[in-house]
Amino acid sequence: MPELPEVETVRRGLTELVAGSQIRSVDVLYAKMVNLPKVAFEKALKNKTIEKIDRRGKYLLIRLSDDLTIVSHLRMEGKYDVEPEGAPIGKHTHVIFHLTDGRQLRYNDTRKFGRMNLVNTGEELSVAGLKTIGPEPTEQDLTVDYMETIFGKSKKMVKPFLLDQSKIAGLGNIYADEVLWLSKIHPEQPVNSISLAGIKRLRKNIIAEIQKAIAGHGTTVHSYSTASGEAGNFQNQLNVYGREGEPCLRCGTPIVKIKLAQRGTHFCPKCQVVHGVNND
DNA sequence: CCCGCGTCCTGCGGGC
DNA sequence: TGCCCGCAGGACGCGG
Repeated sequence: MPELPEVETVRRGLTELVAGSQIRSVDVLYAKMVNLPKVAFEKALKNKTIEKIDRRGKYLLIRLSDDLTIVSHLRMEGKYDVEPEGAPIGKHTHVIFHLTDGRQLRYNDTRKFGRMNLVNTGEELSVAGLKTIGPEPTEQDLTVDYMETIFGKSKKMVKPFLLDQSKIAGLGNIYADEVLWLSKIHPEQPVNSISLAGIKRLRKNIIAEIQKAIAGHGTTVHSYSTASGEAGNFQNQLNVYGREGEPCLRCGTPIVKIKLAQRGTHFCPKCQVVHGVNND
C-alpha cells in the first residue's frame, strides 16, 4: 500500500523505536519473504545492531552492524510493528526480530507481497528494483532538464509513466492521480506531447505534494498505521483519488474512474483534457 | 529495446 | 444468507 510518503513515515517511526537496538535472533515464518534461505538469513542477523534506517524511493534500507543492509519493500500491505515479547503472534506476521531489550520488531503483511533482501552495505544495487530506480521527487534531484529529456523520449501515457519507478522514484497510484489532477493533465496524455509548461507544472506539483503528504504522515486507507501506531491523515487532503462520481473540487464536474494499465485511475473529465502536441 | 499481461497473496464488499 | 467475482496505494518476469 505505501507510497513514498508512507514509507518515509515508517522510516521515521522505526528510527525512533529501534535505531540503536540490538537483534538477539530472527525468526522467518514465511520463507519466500526473504532473499536468502531462511536459516542463512536468520543466522546472518544474529547479534547485529540496527544502526539506522535509510530510504530510497519506496525501499527501506535498514543499516546493521558489520556492513549489512536489509533492503525492505512493503509492497501493498507490509508494515512493521513493535510488540513486547510474548504478545500474541498475528496470522500475518512473517518475520520476527527479537531485540535484546525484550521487545520484538515484527513484519506483518496480509498479502505476503513484501520482500526483504539482505545484502552487504554498498551492494544494494544487486536488488532488482534499486538497480534502475529513478531520481527522488525533490527539488534538487528531479530537475527540469531530466524531466524534459525523459518525457521527450516516450509516447507512453502519463499515468503509467508516473508509476514507473525507473523514471521517478516513489509515486504510486494515489499520488499519481493527485498530481495529474493538480496539474490539469489527462492521465492518458502521451508524455512526449506534454508542453514544457505542463512538465514544469507537473514537476512542481509532484515535489510539493510528496512533501505535503510526508508532513501529514502519509495517507491512511484501510487500517494502515505506522510502526509507532500513528495513522496518517493525508487522506483528508486527497482531491480525486477515491472520489468517483463526486464533484471536482475545481469545477464541480463528477470525477470519473477508468482503468489504465490495470490500475484504477481517477480524473476530472473537464479540467483534465487530452491536448494535442505541445498545446497547453 | 519496449510494452502489456500474468503473477505473487489475502480479505473485503457488491451483486446475484 | 451464502457464494462468486472483482478489486485493492506494487513491481517483477515473461513473451511478443
